[in-house]
Amino acid sequence: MPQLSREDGDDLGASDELIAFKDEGEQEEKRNVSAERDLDDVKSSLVNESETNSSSDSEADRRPEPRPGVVSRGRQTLRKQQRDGGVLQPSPYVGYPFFMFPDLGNLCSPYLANGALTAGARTSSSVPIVQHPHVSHLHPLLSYSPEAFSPPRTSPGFSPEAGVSRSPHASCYPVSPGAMPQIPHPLGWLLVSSSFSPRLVPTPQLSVPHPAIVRTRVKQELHSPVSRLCPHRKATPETKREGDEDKKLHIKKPLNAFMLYMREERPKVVAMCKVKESSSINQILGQRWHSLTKDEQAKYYELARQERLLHSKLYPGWSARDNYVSMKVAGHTSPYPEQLQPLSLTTKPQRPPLSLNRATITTGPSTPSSNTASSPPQRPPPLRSQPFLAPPPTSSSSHGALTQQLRRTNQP
DNA sequence: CCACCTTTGAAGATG
DNA sequence: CATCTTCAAAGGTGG
Repeated sequence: MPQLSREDGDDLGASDELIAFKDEGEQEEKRNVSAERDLDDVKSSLVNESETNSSSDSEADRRPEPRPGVVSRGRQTLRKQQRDGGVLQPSPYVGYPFFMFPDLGNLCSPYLANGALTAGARTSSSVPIVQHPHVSHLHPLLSYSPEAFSPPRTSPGFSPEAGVSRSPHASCYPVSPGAMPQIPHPLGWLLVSSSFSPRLVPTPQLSVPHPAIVRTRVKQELHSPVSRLCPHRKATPETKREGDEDKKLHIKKPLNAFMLYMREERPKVVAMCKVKESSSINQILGQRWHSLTKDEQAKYYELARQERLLHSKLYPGWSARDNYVSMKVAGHTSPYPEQLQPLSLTTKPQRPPLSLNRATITTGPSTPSSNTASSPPQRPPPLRSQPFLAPPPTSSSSHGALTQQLRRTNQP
């Protein structure tokens, strides 16, 4: 049974209150109410593990209440229902018994509960050969996979059949140029970044249009040089060449727990259903997600936490805001790739404070770079901006391996 | 060709 | 602080 290895036992101790999910269906939601509460504890504790000063609310207090998006999503669903001609056709897989996939972790994951590779996976020589030490122990679900960084050549030892359910669509986190200099030998080939061509964001506007207007403009200006900084979005033919270059520069968000779960479970669901439509698959996956025990979910929360941790290490200055198209138009300048930051695994990244956007707009192209090197920001950025950088209270537990590897990598 | 759909969660933006 | 918005994946669908 996959368990989070929280030897410290302070956070996931909630597992003592484990509630067995024997079935699913209409009753499930009611049971989930209490179970969600427990899971909330797990989730919040996962956060607290890294946040030195945690607030008691966050996920735990928000979760039980209807999510903000639920209404709109409900409307969307309703729209879909109407469009499809009536009630949401209950998928034949709705409430699909989760026990049909017993022991997910053992079946699909070569990783131990603490995120370390199992013996079999370790010996499969597939991952670590070309993988950065940072990620060598991480779950294959993690996006920082060797193929994500894969150059045309492939590792001779890399075998997708190593008992690992690898998604062929592993997301790609391009290594930031700023991070490269510190990446040791194993990823030395990544240093070949001939296509890197910093592109400057236009001078920020002095007046701020209404956000809605901004968003509208954004959609109209998707082809602008600025928006091409997000090349995964649509690109016109004339921009495709540059878009291809930018593809390597786009740093995607780390996957959250549900995304990791989806990536692992989607092939199974697709295999069992004949349906391939992702929207339908995702609905099934969403229901199955809720039918997971909190322990099983905790596994993915932990993986997601490791993802974020690794992501923050690889891209210290990266912010999710960097991928906000509207924010780019609004004048936000990302530290990537224009602003090269050394990858320091021991020092906190010095990312522009969150108020940069507005500040930049009102004060003109002030100096995002001034925050990077010498002068630390007057005010420390909000804690939420770097929620997972702080080491857990007990570093030797679950991701101790990660921490150690990261530290090792940081050493000469 | 490309936006949309659909899910949950994280994080930034906004009021 | 509470709420809203965006983006992560994915692949069929429809304009």
